[in-house]
Amino acid sequence: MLEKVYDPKKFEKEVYEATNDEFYPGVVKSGAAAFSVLMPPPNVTGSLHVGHALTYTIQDILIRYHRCRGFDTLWQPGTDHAGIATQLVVSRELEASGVDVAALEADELISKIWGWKEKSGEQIVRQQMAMGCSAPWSLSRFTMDEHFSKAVIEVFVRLYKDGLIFREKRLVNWDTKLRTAISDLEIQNKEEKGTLWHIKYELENSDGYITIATTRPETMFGDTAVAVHPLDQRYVPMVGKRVRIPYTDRTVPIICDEYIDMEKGTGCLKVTPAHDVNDFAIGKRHSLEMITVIGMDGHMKTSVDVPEFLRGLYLKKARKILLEKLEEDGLLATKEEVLHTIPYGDRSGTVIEPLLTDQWFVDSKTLAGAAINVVEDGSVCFYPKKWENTYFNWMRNIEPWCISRQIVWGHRIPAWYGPSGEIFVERTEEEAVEAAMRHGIGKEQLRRETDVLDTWFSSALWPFVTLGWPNETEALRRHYPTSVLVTGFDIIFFWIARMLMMSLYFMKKIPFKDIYIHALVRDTSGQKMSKSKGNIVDPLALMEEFGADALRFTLAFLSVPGRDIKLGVEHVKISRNFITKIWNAARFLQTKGIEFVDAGIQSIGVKRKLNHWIIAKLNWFKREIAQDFVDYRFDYATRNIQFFVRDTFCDFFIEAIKFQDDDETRAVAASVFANILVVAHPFMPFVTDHLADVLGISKTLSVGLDGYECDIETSSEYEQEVDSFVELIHKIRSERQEHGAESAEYLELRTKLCGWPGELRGIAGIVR
RNA sequence: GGUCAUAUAGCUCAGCGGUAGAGCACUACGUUGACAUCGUAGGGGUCACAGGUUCGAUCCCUGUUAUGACCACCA
Repeated sequence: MLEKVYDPKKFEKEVYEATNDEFYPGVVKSGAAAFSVLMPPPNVTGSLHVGHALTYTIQDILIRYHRCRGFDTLWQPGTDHAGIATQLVVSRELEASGVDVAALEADELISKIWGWKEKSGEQIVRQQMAMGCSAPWSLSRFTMDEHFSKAVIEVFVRLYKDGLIFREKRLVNWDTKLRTAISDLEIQNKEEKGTLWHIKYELENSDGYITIATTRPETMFGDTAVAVHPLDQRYVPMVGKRVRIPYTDRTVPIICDEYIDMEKGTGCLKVTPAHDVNDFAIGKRHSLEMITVIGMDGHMKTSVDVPEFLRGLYLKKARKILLEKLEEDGLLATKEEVLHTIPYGDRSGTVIEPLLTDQWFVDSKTLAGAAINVVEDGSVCFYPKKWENTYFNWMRNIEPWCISRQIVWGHRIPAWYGPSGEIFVERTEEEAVEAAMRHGIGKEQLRRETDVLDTWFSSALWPFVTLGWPNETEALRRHYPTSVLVTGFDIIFFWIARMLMMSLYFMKKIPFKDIYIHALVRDTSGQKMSKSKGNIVDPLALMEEFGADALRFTLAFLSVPGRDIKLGVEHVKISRNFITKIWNAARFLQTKGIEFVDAGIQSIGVKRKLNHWIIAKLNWFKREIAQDFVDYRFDYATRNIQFFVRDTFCDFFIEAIKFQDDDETRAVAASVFANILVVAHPFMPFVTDHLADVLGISKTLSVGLDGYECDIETSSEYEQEVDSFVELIHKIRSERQEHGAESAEYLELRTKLCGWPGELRGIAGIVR
């Protein structure tokens, strides 16, 4: 017997344990079509947050839906080593416990991180299980496990030998706190108020001066020119002359360049090629010298280029002292307040310095071509489609991808350097030694690259490496390309674009057919959730209070394309109430003594109007749901489930059959309810499995249900008749409420009702 | 600066070229053989604003405003 109260805590765990061996590929009949989804690997640092809850809910709904319908499903799970993020988290933990991380050898730190990973890696999986994620966990991959690491090296070496990876001295985004380069995507630009200082540079061999404007005076010692616009009448006469950089003996030429905006600042730009992206470009055009005056640590360098009074100072301090001195010496013409954007590192939160360093790059431009084509020609589709714009926009203006990181946690770049800068990129050290020997370089002269790869370099390989590449595996044959990728728009560039590029290059086939982009989850007032704001909605707490099914149903319900999700406790409560409704409907069927026998209704035959009607409605409902899945409209699907269960099944059918007792109606009630459980199962797996089990319908709904088919032909005449009866009932109820049971209108309607068959007239509360 | 969204009931959101929809909240009634974590009925909207297309616009087009996101960037 079902318990009176729906209490998910009492059965969720048990249900999961009873079903989890059905989550593996190959549990279906042979010959089934494959349906596969890549689980975006959560960071090993991770604990489940509500964004995860959303993405995994949607993926699990898709997987369960297809598994129920007989597809051979694979939901490929795994975790990501998340280079910088993880190293940062572990370093902080170590420091908190008194370890001097800076003093650790790289190897020691790496082994500490591994230890930490082993410890915390399982936590997120346990939480995913609690949510009901039906993934084959023993097939889980980690981006740094042995197989994955080999594949990463294979990819790196091939791309290098194909000329698509190169090493170059370029201006990169340097994080002075983490002391590593980062990619353009790892930068957060923030608009801030700043000051534009006008500084006088004296002309050489003349009394005059030229005034430049800058927000970064401390970089002036790296200036190697002053540039003006070629048509700027104010300055053209000065072009070719030289000016002296204050506090140095250095003079630099005044040059002209079309890039200069005559309206901005003073119209004169100090050109600092080593510390500014645009200046770097100007420098290249004019073959200017590049002088680095800022060190990797975010302090002024101690080199001769920097005046003695500033050497080694922290940038902000150097700026302050320099400005004081300029003012004192009358070189500060004026200053104005401006709004400008400052780049910050997304992990460290520190100001990013463009610095000239040797780094490894992927030639994204070349790889992007194919990845643009497959979206253009519709081989790969975004849902909602508008994200294709975003994708094209970025892909068509793509810049080389800086993939080297000066940290320890990650895939070490398989490169070895000879004594004069020779580079050997090979799969193993032995091969590198051999290659070096051919150039007359001995093993002892070789030095291995210490940089590691950007985390996203390995994530980009997720679609094919998880399935066994570079080996030719059954998994690859069966499940590549995958069916759909589900993820948030925030990683379209980081991950989706790069998976497409890498997959197309190495597999020559798309990695996934559809890309479903879901919304961001915000708090009830529409604010982005963050720890510092304290507005985090904890999915674990919600599951604890209302059950995993309620949370899943809510997230699906709120997944309206193109709109962010505002999640509040209230919503989850409503879903829990709806699940209770299903629970109670089951209890009614049970108290009514309805038996669930998988005889189906075909053998009994359906004659009654009401039964034709409910079956017609059920089949309509199932078709709607099928379409909702084609369209990835989980919001529609949940609305349809609510509508059918509440308005059609409970409020009308159940009410009607309270006064009806015959084998046909009982069999129909059983079959329709069994169908409801199957349709609702992807959205609320725990309660549906539990109900199916207790009612004796099935031990588990994971792989679908036989014996309760309702695909019989129904009479549309009967359906319409009952529809009009439903309408009549509403009129009667309304009339009675509005004008009382004595009104002429009411009595007339009531008389009409008498013409209807008994099981319909019997609806409680209307007709005695 | 560029691009893309969004704007509908008090709240959260669906929707549609032709009478405006749901849930929550609200009001009234109700414990009749599952369900008060409920049922029945009801009130409540110039569909952001201004133009245009149309027989007809909340819907399509243009513009404006507000909000949000992303990309680029200014010395």
